[in-house]
Order: sequence, then C-alpha cells, then structure tokens
Amino acid sequence: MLEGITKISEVEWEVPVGYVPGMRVPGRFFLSEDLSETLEGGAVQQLANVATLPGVVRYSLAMPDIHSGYGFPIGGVAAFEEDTGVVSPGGVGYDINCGVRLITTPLTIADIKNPRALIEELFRTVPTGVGAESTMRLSEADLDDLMADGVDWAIDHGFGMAADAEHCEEKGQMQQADPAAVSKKARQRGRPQAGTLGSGNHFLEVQAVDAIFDPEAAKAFGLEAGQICCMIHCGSRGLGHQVCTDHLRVLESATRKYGIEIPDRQLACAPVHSPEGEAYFGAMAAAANYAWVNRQVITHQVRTVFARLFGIAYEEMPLVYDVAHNVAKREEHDVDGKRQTLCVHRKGATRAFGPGLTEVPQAYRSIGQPVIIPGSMGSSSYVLRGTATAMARTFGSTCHGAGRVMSRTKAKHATPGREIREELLKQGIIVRATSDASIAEEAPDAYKESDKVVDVVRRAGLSLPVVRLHPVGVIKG
DNA sequence: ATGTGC
Repeated sequence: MLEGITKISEVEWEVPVGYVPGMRVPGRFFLSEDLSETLEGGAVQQLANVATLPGVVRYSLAMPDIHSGYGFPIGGVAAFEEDTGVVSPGGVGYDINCGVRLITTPLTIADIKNPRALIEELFRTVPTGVGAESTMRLSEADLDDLMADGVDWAIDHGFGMAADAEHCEEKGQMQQADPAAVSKKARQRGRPQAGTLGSGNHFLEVQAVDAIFDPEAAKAFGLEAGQICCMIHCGSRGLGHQVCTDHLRVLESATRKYGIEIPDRQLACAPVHSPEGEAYFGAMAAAANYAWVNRQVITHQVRTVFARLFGIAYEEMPLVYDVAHNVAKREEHDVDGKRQTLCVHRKGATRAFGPGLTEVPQAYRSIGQPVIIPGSMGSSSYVLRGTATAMARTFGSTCHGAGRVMSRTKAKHATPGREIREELLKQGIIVRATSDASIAEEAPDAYKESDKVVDVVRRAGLSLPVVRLHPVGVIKG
C-alpha cells in the first residue's frame, strides 16, 4: 500500500490530514490487500484533494472500485454541508445519472431455446452506439416535461407500468430539476437520443440467476435460482455530457468569484446555495431525470421483445430496482448524532440505504435497498442489499462495479475485439456490438474482477450479497 | 462517458 496511508482494518485505509496541503478532513477508502496492486497513486491524491473542499463532512470516501477520474476519483463519495459546502460537477462526472436497473422475467434458462435470436432481436430494437438516435420524435415541450418528471413522464406516455416508478431510487424523479438551466446545445443533443443505449461500458444484458446468497432477501426482491433477468446500464447520453461541459465553464469562474482555493482546477465548484451552484444542481437533476427516462424507455422495448418472442405478458417483467451511479443529491444523514441535510456526491458509487428507511420501497423496507452491481463484459453481476453500516460510515453508499484498470486506448491495442467475442462465445456468452473495436475497449481484463470488489464491500459491511447473475448474452454500443 | 483524441 502507498506510503503515508494508515490501515484501519483488513479492508479500510485512512489518508491522513496533511497527505496533501489544505485537507479539512481525512480520506478513507475501502480496499483489500489483493486489490491493492490496482490502486493508482493519482486516485488517492484526488481523494485527498476532495478533502480540501469547503464544507466537506467527516471524510472524503472511496469504494474498492476507485480509479482516477475528472477531479474527483471514480468510486468516490463526498458529502457537503448545505450552508458552508459546495457542489461540483467533478463529483458527479460527465455521464450524469449513469445507472443500472434489473428487470425479472418468468422464464428460466431452459426456456431460452435460441439465445442468438433473442440477442439479435434486442439489438435490432434498442438503438445502440455512439450517436444512436431514438425512434421517438420529441418536441421541445416534450423534452422539458421529460426533464421535469423523469420516469413518470415515460409511464404517462405508455413506456411502463405505475409500479416502475416506486422501484427507482428517488422514484425516478429529482424534484429540483430545472430544465431552464439546460442549454440549447444540450437539448439539441438530447432530443433525438432519449431511449438509446449509448456506447462504452453501457450495455443491455440477458442474465440468469446462478447463485443465491440470501434467500429471504432474494424472495423479497422477486429473484429465484435459474431465473432469466435483464440488466440495463446506461446514462444521460449527449445531454448529460453537455450539461457537465456547460456548467464546468461557469463553475470555473465561480470558484474564483467566491474565493474558493482548489488544488486542481478540475475540482471547480460553487457554494450549494449560490446562483451558479443552484443552476448546476438544477441542470444536473434534469439530466438525471432524462437518464431515468432513457432506462425506462429501453425497459419498455425489452418487455415488448420478450412478450413477442416468448408469449409472456408485459406485466410479468417487473422492475426489481434502478440505481444511479453518478449523481449529487440532497439527503438527510446522522452526523455525530445530529440530523443534517447534506449534498452527497456519488461518482461511480451506489446509494445503499439500509432497512427501515422511508426512501426504501415498502416491499423491500425490512430488507434494505436493492443495490445493483453490473459486471464487466462476460463477468458476473450482483444484487446486494443496503445496510445500517453503510448509513453510519459512508452516507449510505457502496461500490458501483468492477472499475477500470486499463485505459480505453491501451485496451483497444491489447486484444482484438474479434478474439474476445470468440472467447466469450466458447464460454456460452453471446456478444452483439456495433463493432469489434468497441468490444476490445471493454475487454474483461481491462476491469478489476467484480467478485473481488463486491467481497470488499461485503467484508466492510457496506452492503450484503443477495444473488449473483451470469451473462447469457449482451448487446453493446 | 462523449456528435471519442494532441
């Protein structure tokens, strides 16, 4: 492990105040010895840099999928006081409300007689790839409504069932969304893209439940051994990207205006209640709602394909849950025995609220919030449950996935995509992508093993495994 | 992640 870092437990490490100048609180990250070789010094420096920001509460935190990102590390969690704290686009990332959801089916693996045909049909139906455009024709007014209402907009327009909203984090709608803070350029990019998958690590995967770790929780979540499920991983496409770009520019000058000293210009930020901070937050919330609509419309498409191919009812494919991986939210937390409203940034981290909280849907309240951890291409995904430990230690947060260990560029030259596709097929996993080059960038060995990441959060008690899902086939941009 | 990059 790096010099100057203190071991707290087998899976927790402290970055002390003074590791970089100006730290207001220590950093804490969760990692096992066997993952320590994946740790980048630059990511730890970023974790420490975040601890210098005004109003940061208790710790700058990172999960075991930590790696370096724009300003804040990916895998990072940071909470700020409402009155003295800041909001920062670097703490959310470019892909606002990149997230993942899981839908179940009444089918088992034996019912999928022709997996290739299923994957091809999904690939034909769900627009996929860089610059992919939707078959929906949205007016400017539609886009405004969609950004204000999130998942409810999609349900009201025939892309889902009433129960879907209840099973999304935040009910699939951030109330503070301010569509007026979303630029014309962001709207132009977003309008044709609602209901598209995108590219990179985004995917739509058909999976089978292949291990159950917690039968009671699995039952509550509606998951059974051998069951076929669909996982959708995507974000806010060009709209969220443009919102981040636009507001970064504004916040760079706001940082100077408010006299905030930052060790890295990528930490551009503004006070939570400044006009600039509120404008970013409102636009970010609008982009988050757009991302929820995106996943909801794709859900509708997936249900339609399954209903047609297998003769099952649309209603037989309920949404287990939908989580955000990149978002800032106002949340109430206990801090040193006091109830406080905080601006919690999660960037490549998942909310993992424990049992008993009203934010957790009624059907899951005694269990804890479902946490969905997508695997990298060809590897297992997990469903976990949130815990009281996460509430006490990480502002109710856990890891978000495997975490990259190889750059896209490096991965592109490491192994040809065709080879990866053929190797996965030998393992019985179908990969359908827009190009072999995009498969190469997402090579399984470009990521940490998700099993090891999940094992760290389990040992730390931040979330507990419920089921594991094995890929049957995947479509990718 | 992204109408992909110096």
